[in-house]
Amino acid sequence: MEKTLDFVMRDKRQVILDTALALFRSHGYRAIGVDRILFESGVAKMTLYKYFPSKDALIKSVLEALDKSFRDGLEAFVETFATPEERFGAVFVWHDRWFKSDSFNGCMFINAAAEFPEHGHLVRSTVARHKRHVQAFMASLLASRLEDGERDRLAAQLSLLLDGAIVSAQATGETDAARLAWRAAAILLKAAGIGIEVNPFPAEA
Amino acid sequence: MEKTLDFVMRDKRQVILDTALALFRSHGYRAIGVDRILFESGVAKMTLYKYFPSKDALIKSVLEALDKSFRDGLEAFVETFATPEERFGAVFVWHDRWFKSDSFNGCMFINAAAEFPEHGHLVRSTVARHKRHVQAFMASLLASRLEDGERDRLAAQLSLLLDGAIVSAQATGETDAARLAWRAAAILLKAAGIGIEVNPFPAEA
DNA sequence: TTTGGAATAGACAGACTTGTCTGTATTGTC
DNA sequence: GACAATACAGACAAGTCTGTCTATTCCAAA
Repeated sequence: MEKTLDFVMRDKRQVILDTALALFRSHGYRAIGVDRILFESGVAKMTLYKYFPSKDALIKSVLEALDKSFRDGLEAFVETFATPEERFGAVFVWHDRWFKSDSFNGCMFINAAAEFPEHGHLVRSTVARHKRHVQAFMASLLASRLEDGERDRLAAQLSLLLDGAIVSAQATGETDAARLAWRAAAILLKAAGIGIEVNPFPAEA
Repeated sequence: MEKTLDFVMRDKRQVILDTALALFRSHGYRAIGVDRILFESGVAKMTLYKYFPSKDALIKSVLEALDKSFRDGLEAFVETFATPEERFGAVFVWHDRWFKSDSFNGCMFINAAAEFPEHGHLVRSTVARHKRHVQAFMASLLASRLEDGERDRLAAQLSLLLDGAIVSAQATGETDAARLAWRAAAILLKAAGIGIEVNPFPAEA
């Protein structure tokens, strides 16, 4: 009977991470106390503090796990498209679906930067690393089509559009932010010599 | 002796607002308690609760005042430039200086949206209104140069770039985010038929 | 069946939170 | 000088927070 009930057997550590992420997403980091996380996850306090030395460390671990699943999800979706042209659009379509999902509440990394402004705070390095990762992924989609400097600049600009779209969707509830960002992205790509004919948003006028 | 000592005489309400803004900016909204605001501003608790019925209401008032001063500052700076071409660039230069100022800690409205995710929270309407105001200002710079629909879309896209730059500067400390956004903005403007020859960032390569 | 590790519940410390309350002091105006 | 408005200090309630502690229970392997 080693693994009969996967749900029960699932690592306590993982249960804590999942529960904490859901609560932090719905209410913010500071608004949620560890007691609430414990209650929702059905775990004892000492268990939490065994795996995570402090609440800040828990938040950092939550963000590290999220960074991985976010990128895995995005990259897996993008790789279902064959051509480079489709893949650019896929990034924005993926964001569009994210914005329209029920649990969407902005970017947890941007939110963390907002809640923990202190420069040396534990979570800040994780936040910065995530943004670098996403930008590097954008650059990888442009790989070998542009000279290095221009490629990195364009990747950074596309990331600017994505982050702006996230913020717009979060702050004003503008659910079409991803589509708007895509239109701008297509113009930037074309100006860099990468013309896109396909429209990744089928219902668009 | 009506107005001899303007500093002392200054409206208690205004002192509270100024102090609260500075503290919220440095540490976040939830991280700062009213006691800290009272201590720093040298005001009694009952005075604060006389002017503001709750901490949430205080935060909302802080944001309303900031919305006004933010837009007044931006618009005043932009209006020191004569030509429409220069004015577009001025928006991004203004943001560049903001990002490089010591007290920069991201956009207080985005931060508020991050800290108060509840849809119906008091501050959310103020946050959304601010973003609409800025976007409307961008649209006003495009006025009569484009057909209405295209103008609003371009204004929204330029706002996306600005918000993305704010987030980038905040989350990763990328101090050149405004310049990067401007380069992208110039391409979008050109594609819309508004060519810009002048370079608002003089030191740029 | 015994043993050891892991998780449990729950109390606890000490500090902090928002908001209310009382009573006193200062202030400008009549 | 008397009056009303304003702000003051500081106690207080009732609840929250993080993190530590003890003592008990479960479970699986030897």
